[in-house]
Amino acid sequence: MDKTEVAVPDRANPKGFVAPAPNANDATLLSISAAERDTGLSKDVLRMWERRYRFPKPLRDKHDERIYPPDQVAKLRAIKRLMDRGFRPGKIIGLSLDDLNALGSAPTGGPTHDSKVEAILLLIRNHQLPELRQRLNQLLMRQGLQRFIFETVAPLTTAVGDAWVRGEFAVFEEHLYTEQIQSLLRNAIASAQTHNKPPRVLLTSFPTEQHKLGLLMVEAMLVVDGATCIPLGTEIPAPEIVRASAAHRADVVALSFSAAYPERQAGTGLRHLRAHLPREVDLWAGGACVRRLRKSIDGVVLVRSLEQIGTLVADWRAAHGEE
Amino acid sequence: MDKTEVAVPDRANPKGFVAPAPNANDATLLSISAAERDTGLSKDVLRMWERRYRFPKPLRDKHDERIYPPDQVAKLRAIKRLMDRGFRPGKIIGLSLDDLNALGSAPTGGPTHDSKVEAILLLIRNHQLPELRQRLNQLLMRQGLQRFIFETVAPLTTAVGDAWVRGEFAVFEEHLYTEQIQSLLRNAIASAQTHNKPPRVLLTSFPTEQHKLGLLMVEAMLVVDGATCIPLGTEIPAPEIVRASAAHRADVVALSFSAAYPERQAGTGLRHLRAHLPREVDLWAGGACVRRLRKSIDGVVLVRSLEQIGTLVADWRAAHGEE
DNA sequence: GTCAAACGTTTGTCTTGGACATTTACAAAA
DNA sequence: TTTTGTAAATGTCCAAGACAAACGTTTGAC
Repeated sequence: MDKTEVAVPDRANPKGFVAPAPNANDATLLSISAAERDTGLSKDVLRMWERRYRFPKPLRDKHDERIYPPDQVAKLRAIKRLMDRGFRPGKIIGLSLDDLNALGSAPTGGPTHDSKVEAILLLIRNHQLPELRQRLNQLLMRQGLQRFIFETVAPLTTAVGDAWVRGEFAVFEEHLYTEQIQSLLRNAIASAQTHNKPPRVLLTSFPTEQHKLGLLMVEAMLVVDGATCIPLGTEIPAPEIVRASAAHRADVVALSFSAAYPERQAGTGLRHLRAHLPREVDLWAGGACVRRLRKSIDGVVLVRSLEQIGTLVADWRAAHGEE
Repeated sequence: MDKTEVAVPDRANPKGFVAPAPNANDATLLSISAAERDTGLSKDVLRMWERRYRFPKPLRDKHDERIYPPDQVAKLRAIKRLMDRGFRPGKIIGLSLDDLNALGSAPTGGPTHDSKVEAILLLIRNHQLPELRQRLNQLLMRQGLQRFIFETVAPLTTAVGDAWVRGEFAVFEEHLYTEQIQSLLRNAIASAQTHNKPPRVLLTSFPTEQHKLGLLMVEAMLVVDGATCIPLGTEIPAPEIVRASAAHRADVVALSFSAAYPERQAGTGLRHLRAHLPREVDLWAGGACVRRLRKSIDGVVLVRSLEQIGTLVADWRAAHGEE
């Protein structure tokens, strides 16, 4: 994920640092490269939108290169955010920034969170790192790894993501949260790890899917059930997944898809991977994106909730009982 | 975005899925987007080199779009790797892949690796995950966290990076290695953590710098010395770093720069960050890129080796003794 | 009423070649 | 030695056109 704040002070030049700004103008004007990084929209897209929709309308510097003022960048960011949720640019590019923000917060519904989650969000917002660590640890101990994951980590991660997307969290706040959870989960996983008990599950995600926490949550659930995990981290291309599953003699390949991942791409990717994977290797797909998929995919198990994982492992074992 | 029906399998399309490859040719032909990702050279650069140096010379698909065969991609990767070490494209673009590799290994010295490192590389290459885990753990126990890091993890990570860049390691092999080390280090860090002892060190990297392991190594070294770490993970924009250091009342901001990071950019970025950070906050910069910098930067401590960190912490404490 | 195939629209990526800003390398001057 | 200048090198940006893939909607079948 990316940026949060709007009045991004510097990074006027492509590489991300303030150009010395010879003629001492605002430090908030972004070059097209900087805008690309700040918005997540490629240069080609930025130029294309300008041509097609007449937005953005960047200023030009003395050599006729685009310069994006902060308000346009903010609007671009808001648009990108909504697009990740499924909106299409043409429909929303004409709206005002306020309208865009309203559109973004409405459907999520503010008060979905329980008080525990709210309390932790507050710790993050107030930068109380020791308290945050302690609280998370306490919850882990009290709830046990599995309940901790689906009662605390999962909703909390969603809440943090939402808050970030609404501009309520700074980039660094979201990153710090991610680091803490990662540390906690990796520790728990290491302690819970058993040895060489089937099924052997290869865990990863497709390229452009960078959501590490999702994978870690799954790994934790699996480890508790005594499965053996081969974690590859995120963003492995399909052919590499096939090679890796052969090299590690995986029984199952499990993929994670965050909410931002395009559904269609998930479907295509899964079908394709299924076709290239040996028949005897199971293929499981989970994550917010999969939860939205309507149709089932032949030969692919769609995991719609974390709780389901235990059952899946048990089923696998039942089917491969005597080996 | 994707082209599916072009016979461009393997990451041929931007999103990373194999086109079904009806006419079963190589699984390794890359589109320009894929080549960009695989080589780290921007599309513009790929096209410009083609125009200027007549290399690369990609094939064309039926719609006249560039298709890069694996050997050209390998050569591009080799060139990029040498450029990261300071070579200039014009000088080396004419050389053969073998020459490039020779050029690359010579200065580093092929046989710099000791036998321990070689043995571990072999475990990775042979996909012996349990043995790898066990061996790393054993070394950690035997050497202690600090020696483990600069005698094992650091050289091993370099070796894995080199091997990957030379095409000797697959993507998934490198990722699996990274995951294992990450798990190990995060565990060690969690165990060694003490509470609220100064200095408070904020750890992160600039945007485009994604090397997690470097940061984890530093964090481990710091934790052993009893410092308090605020790990933000990678890729935080400069203004966010400033805000975060204020929010967490950091005494020191420490940044990591991998070998691939452009020296000039590191310099500019550091100077700029220094200017925006309060005087009383120290700024430390480390990593392979920093090691190459000649000139010192005013108000920035250039950390040229991991071993140095202990001294730095001690120095800081001496200077802030009574607080 | 549900599913699926077929169509039009929308959208993003790729193409070309030119222009020029920014670096780097090297030589001359202080 | 360090600084400054200049030429060569290298990368980024621009424009407009083309078109494949994604999306949504309508139509047709069961």
